[in-house]
Amino acid sequence: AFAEQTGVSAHTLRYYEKIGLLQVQRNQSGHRVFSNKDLEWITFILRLKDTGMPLQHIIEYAEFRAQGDSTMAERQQLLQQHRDILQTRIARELEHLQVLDNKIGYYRQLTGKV
Amino acid sequence: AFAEQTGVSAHTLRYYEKIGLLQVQRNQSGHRVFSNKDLEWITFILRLKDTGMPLQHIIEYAEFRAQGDSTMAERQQLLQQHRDILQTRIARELEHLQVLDNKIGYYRQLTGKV
DNA sequence: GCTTGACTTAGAGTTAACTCAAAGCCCTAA
DNA sequence: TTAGGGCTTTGAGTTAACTCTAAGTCAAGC
Repeated sequence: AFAEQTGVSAHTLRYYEKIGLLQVQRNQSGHRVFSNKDLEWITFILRLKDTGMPLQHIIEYAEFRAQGDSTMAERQQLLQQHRDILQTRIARELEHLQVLDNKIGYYRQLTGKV
Repeated sequence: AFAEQTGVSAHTLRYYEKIGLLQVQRNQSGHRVFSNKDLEWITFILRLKDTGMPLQHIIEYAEFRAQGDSTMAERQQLLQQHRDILQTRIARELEHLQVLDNKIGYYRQLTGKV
């Protein structure tokens, strides 16, 4: 699909559609036509993925999204939960960074290399 | 194995040994005996894993480690590279956190819920 | 001496997230 | 009008990281 502006392969986009992450319009010959909305949505999917959210959870969010405005509270709650998880992970990663830097500093002393 | 103090299942420890991540001593009847060194090493493996390092890379590090002090420069370099990757990821995650908070704030306005 | 339970192995099965293959349809340009 | 390229589908294959199964060994308690 032309919409690999997103950095996602055509294969993967079809896969995402198959598992219920996207619903894409078709033209008269059955080919997918990606809208700007789709672009934005895929971008957001990639963001969620990059924070470590499993596709299963993104699908849940996608289903609420497809149901329209009546599900905003649910979506808010899902995002809130994930936001908290992300914050926790960032804290943990900062700690890991610290430990790595200590260990590297220790190696640096022994090897004398930068 | 008794060493599930680490939060890793016996199955997983055996798997880690099989793929070359650990080398564990055996007693006369062939059972694994985990030392304090092993404990520390497994803890560090888990840390690397938690920063997203694939087992393949941890195995590389483990192999250098098993070769002794002559490989410290190599290990230092591996850690340094990974440290930089981690830092980059943390930066990206902080950005994601920001975007999520914006989006949640937007939902919050519309739903009126906390 | 016998049972119980924790260990051992090799190898098969599972899950997530792709990734590819095969067969076929459709538009365009020579 | 036919060759090419890009799309379509279904379903199979791949990779990472486990996770489990089956068959067997071994030490300790009754």
